[in-house]
Amino acid sequence: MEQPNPSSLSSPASPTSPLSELVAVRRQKLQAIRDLGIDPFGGLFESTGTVAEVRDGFEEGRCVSLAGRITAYRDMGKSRFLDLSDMGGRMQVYVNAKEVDETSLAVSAQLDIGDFIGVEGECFTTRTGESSIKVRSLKILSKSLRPLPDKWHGVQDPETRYRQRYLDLIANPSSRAIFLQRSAIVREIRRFLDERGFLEVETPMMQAVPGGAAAEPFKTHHNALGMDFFLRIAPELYLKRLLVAGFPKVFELNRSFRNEGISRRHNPEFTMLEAYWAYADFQLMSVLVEELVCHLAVMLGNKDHQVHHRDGEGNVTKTINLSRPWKRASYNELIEAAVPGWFSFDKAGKIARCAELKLDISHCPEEFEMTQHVFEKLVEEKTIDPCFVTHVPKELVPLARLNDADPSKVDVYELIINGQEISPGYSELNDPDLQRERLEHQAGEEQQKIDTEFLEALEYGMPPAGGIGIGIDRLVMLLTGAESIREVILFPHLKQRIQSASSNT
RNA sequence: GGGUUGAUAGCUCAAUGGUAGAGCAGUACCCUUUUAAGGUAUUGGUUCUGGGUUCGAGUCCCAGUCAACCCA
Repeated sequence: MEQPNPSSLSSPASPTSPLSELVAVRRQKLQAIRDLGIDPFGGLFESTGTVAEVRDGFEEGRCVSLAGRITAYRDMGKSRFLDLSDMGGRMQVYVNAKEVDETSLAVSAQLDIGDFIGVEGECFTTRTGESSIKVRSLKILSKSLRPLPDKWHGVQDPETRYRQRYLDLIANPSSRAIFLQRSAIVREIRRFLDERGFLEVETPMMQAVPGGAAAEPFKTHHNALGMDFFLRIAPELYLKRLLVAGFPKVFELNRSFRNEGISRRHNPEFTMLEAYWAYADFQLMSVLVEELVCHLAVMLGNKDHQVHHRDGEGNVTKTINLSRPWKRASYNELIEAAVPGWFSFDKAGKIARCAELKLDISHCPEEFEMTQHVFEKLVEEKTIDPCFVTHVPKELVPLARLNDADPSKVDVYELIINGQEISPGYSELNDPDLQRERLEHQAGEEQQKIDTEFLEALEYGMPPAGGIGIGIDRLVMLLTGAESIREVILFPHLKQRIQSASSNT
């Protein structure tokens, strides 16, 4: 490890800045602890359990040990109350001058909010009825050298919350809750799929030809091979190779990367679930997704399948009803319902109707693009409860299997919830010649963008299959009520700030 | 890429163009069951950066940086 330069730890730009004074005071306490012959950055501490576990096993007089971070400090002279916190909660500990050993008492005089400590003592209930630990001995495990955010207001500034997520997680319980829920969701998806016989696999994130979606990739370079690679925009073409290999049910739940805009709903790296099921079709996949999402909602405590989104004050702003069965409707039918007579208009009529509806279609030269714009604005954005959109025009989804009865449509669904696309599902195309034709058409001039090794694999024979993709970030937004993707990604991408010489500012 | 809004103490926020304030945190003292502990006193500011207008700018104007939101 690189040794920190001591001069960079104070603030050379402004050695007398208020922050550096606060840091200096903490460093004095650090030294005072060292002067007691104690290492303020301790090692192993064996605790009875987490805060929640100690709380669960609370029994008057029981001896326990507990480690955590000090999040509040109430000094009453000869006795002190500390709040010890971890991810799962808060436990009050009581330090009485008469009841702790001398060293612990001396250390306890040098503590600050933010320090990690370990205590040993017995469970007792205070006069006000709070389960607490009466400390016999106390050990400092890590001295915090910088002041923590306001204990009551937490961190409000979104920039600080994203750049220094650790502060957000320390200070804001609502943020902690989102990431604990995200973790639970991901864990439960894996369990759910495992239970149904799906095999989790890992396929390349660095690909010579980025396929499986239409998106701008990130480029990188492998020195030893002397060749460029792309970060994957989707795992699809490798998962399909595994269908060729004979795995009947596979999934991958991991990161993909798209070199496109950043917004409330887009992060350049995002987490996606893709699952493929041999001999199934898009209808079967839609049932699987429906079961999965409902299962997750119930797991998170939405027993009535109602997911409530709330504002800052906790008032319900939106309720999403996930009760099954979910609505299924064809693309054309939904558009007809939104704009009656839409498909009876010719091109000029459609342009006129869009003008009346105040829809800007200047970027839509083709009729199907106008229709798609109407769909996005008047159907998708207004669909809150789940809806599987089926019988999508083939122009919009060039890689899917054509519908047997109506070859102008493809056998896919687009699942819309809360005004955004959550998951597409396909009956996968397994005709290698047709697939090649479609990819060549899609690539146009840029034939090098075609993954020919994938096409070769298809020629060995891929079973018919159903496939799905689910944007995990958006799914977490949906289930936790987060309004921005940055609220559900621990370290969202922001523009780099110019590094100042001082690490204290 | 375009538009709107914002950046003030470690944190959360105030401040008609006229002496930059409060709460929390910090520091000192009091207090042996407090819990957003309490009481008394107190430290702390390059008002994001750079220009400009003005007798005087946190405040008005211009440019830039970063962020949030909306649009493309």
